[in-house]
Amino acid sequence: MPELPEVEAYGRRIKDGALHRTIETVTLGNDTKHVELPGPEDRARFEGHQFTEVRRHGKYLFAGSATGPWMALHMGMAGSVRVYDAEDGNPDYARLIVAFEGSRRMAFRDPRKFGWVKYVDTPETEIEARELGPDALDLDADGFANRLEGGRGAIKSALMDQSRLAGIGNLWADETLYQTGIHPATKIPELSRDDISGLHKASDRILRGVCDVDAHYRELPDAWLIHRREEGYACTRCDGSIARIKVGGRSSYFCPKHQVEAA
DNA sequence: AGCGAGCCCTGTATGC
DNA sequence: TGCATACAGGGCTCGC
Repeated sequence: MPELPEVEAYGRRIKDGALHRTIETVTLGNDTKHVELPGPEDRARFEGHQFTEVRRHGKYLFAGSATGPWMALHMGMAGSVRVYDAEDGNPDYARLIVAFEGSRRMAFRDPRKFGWVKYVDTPETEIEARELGPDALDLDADGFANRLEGGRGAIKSALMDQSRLAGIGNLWADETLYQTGIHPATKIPELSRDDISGLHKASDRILRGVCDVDAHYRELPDAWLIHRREEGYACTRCDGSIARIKVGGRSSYFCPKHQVEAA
C-alpha cells in the first residue's frame, strides 16, 4: 500500500496519536534479522525527546522536532505504521517499537522486510542524499511538465521515477494513465502538451482523492481502476477489458481499447 | 539514458 | 490437505 497517499495516512496516525509525548525507549520488534533498523546508539538518541512534527516527502516519512533527532521511515512494499496502547499488545510483524511515556506505542510493521527505519539529522539531508524529486503534490502544471521534460522512455516509468517526482508508485501510475486514457508504454516525446496537462490533473486528483479517504480503497469511486486490477475485468470507461503487460519490469494493468499507444 | 534482469524476503492466492 | 508456483503496491545494482 505504501505510495504517497498510504504514507500520508500513516503520517496522520502519528500526528493524531503520537505527537508531543516523551519517548521512553525505541526497541526492536520480532524477527528483525534482515530489516534495516537503527542500532542501539541511534535508538538511544530518541530517548527523552518528542515528535512534534511529521513530514512526508514522496513515499518517505519523517518524525521529529526542530531541536531533536528525526526518524526516517520507508515502507518498502508492505510496511506500515501503527499507533496503539501497550495493553493492546504489539501488532504482527512489528520490527521497531517506540514507547512513549504512559502506554502509547508506535510500531513500524513490515511483513516483507523491504522497508527500513533510520536515524537522520534532518529530513532534508535524507531527501537530498536519495536524490528525490519534488513531492508529486507540490507540483503545479508547469512544474510537473518540467519534471518529465527530456525523458525519452515510457511515461509510466517516468511517473514512477522518484528522482523526477516523488510519491507515485505502480498503483497510482496505472490509475493516472487509465483515467487519462494513455497507454503506459507511450514514450514521453509522443505525448502532447494536453496529454501532459491531463496527466498532471489526473495524478493530482487521484493522489488527493486517496489521501482524502485515508487510503481506504473501498471508499474510492467505483469507476476507478483500483477496483479491477485483474485481467479480463470490464473497463468502466469503454467496452474494453483490462489487460496486463510489463512496463519497466512492473505489472501494468490498463484497458487496451481506450488507452491506445501512439503509432 | 533507459531498459530488462536479477535480487532483497515473505505472505497470499491459485492450481494440481 | 499438501505442495509448487506465481505474484505482490519498492528500489537497488548490473550489464547491454
